[in-house]
Amino acid sequence: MGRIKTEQNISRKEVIIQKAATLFKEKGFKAASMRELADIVGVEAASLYNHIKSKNELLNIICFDVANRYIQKMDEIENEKISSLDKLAKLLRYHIHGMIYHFDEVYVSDREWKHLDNPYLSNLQTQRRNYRKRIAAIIEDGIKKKEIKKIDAPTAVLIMLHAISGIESWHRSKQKISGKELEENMITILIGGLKNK
Amino acid sequence: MGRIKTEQNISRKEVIIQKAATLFKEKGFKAASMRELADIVGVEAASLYNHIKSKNELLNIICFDVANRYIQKMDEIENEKISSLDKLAKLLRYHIHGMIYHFDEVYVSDREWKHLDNPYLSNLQTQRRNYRKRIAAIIEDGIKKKEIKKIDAPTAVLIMLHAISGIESWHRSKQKISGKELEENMITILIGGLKNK
DNA sequence: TTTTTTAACACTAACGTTTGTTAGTGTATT
DNA sequence: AATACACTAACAAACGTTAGTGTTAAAAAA
Repeated sequence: MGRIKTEQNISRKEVIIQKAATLFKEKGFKAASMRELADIVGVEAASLYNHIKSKNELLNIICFDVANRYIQKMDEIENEKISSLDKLAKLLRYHIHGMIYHFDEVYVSDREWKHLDNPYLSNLQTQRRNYRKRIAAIIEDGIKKKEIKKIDAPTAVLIMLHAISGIESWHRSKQKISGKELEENMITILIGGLKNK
Repeated sequence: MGRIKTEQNISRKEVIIQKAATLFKEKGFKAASMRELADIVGVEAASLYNHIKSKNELLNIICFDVANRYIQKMDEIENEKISSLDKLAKLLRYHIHGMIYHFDEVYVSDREWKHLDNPYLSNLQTQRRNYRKRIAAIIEDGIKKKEIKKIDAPTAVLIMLHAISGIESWHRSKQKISGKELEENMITILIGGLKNK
């Protein structure tokens, strides 16, 4: 077989990672084999190890790439001078975009992080916990300012984040509404469910 | 080792199934091994096969037990003479109860069905698709009667079901609010997000 | 430009584990 | 006496990964 084909500015390693994300999404991390991944990449299994250290490294990279993107966005949004409800809506839209346009990595990061090995596992768990707390803080701020209903903030976070991960079934569905419509419907229901009066 | 301990009205097979559900939930179906399950049950791996046909049979049973319970409840609710929004709320509460009190099986059924083998795989997929359609029908009825906002019904279904599966993180969280509180908060946000005006 | 050197990368073969599962045998319970 | 059930031993297949060798593209030297 020939070499792994690369386009400009995208390394062979990145090709592997991206195909791994797709495979892990479809089969699950444990059920996906390196030989299968190699097939998809167009190379023998052993050759993958010229580019990566292990199967688990692939999962590490996928998970932390995603996590870091969300943390960065959170940093941005927290400092904006807009209402809590607007911050929430902005965050929500960012998550929805992620689920629509970077589906494979986001899905894997969400569902397969259990199979990370330490110290990556506990690192990611901590990151995720902190991230959820920052969202909860925005919500609590909104409740204090009476923009948002009096509800349990952690519960609201849990609903938000998991509702978004439901876009998974949108991807699988036959008659899809457009991404834009999906986004607006989700905002309507979720922000509508939080808004005071 | 001795025999598998059973209590009244619960067969050895059912003991295995229930411990399998817990194990599959914690490790994922593929990552969980029969030797591990045997350890938990308190028996050698080979002995499990006096009670079950295969590892996959365990998954089949878990998934279809759950699916059938929900379908049965749907049959009940559809025929009640109450508003669409009330039907939805009732269904929601049933799902929330399931996630709180039968967590292991429900979680496994939700996340590990990918690893079913045919014909069970396609059977379950069809069942799930139909189930979602029946929920969507209730929502569309509610929209027609102006009880519910004008939104895309399948999207609302997707949000509802996935929001509920978020109870998973409630289980994992340190400072849990009570199950009752969780239920009421979820109803507030989700039904609130759907209600017209 | 042409040639030589080097580094990147793909190959085959095999390793040690772990996997689900079966066969066959013995031992308790009915 | 018969049935239910647990045991030991072993199987074939699949797994992630390594070692060692060849090959091709890129960098350096001519």
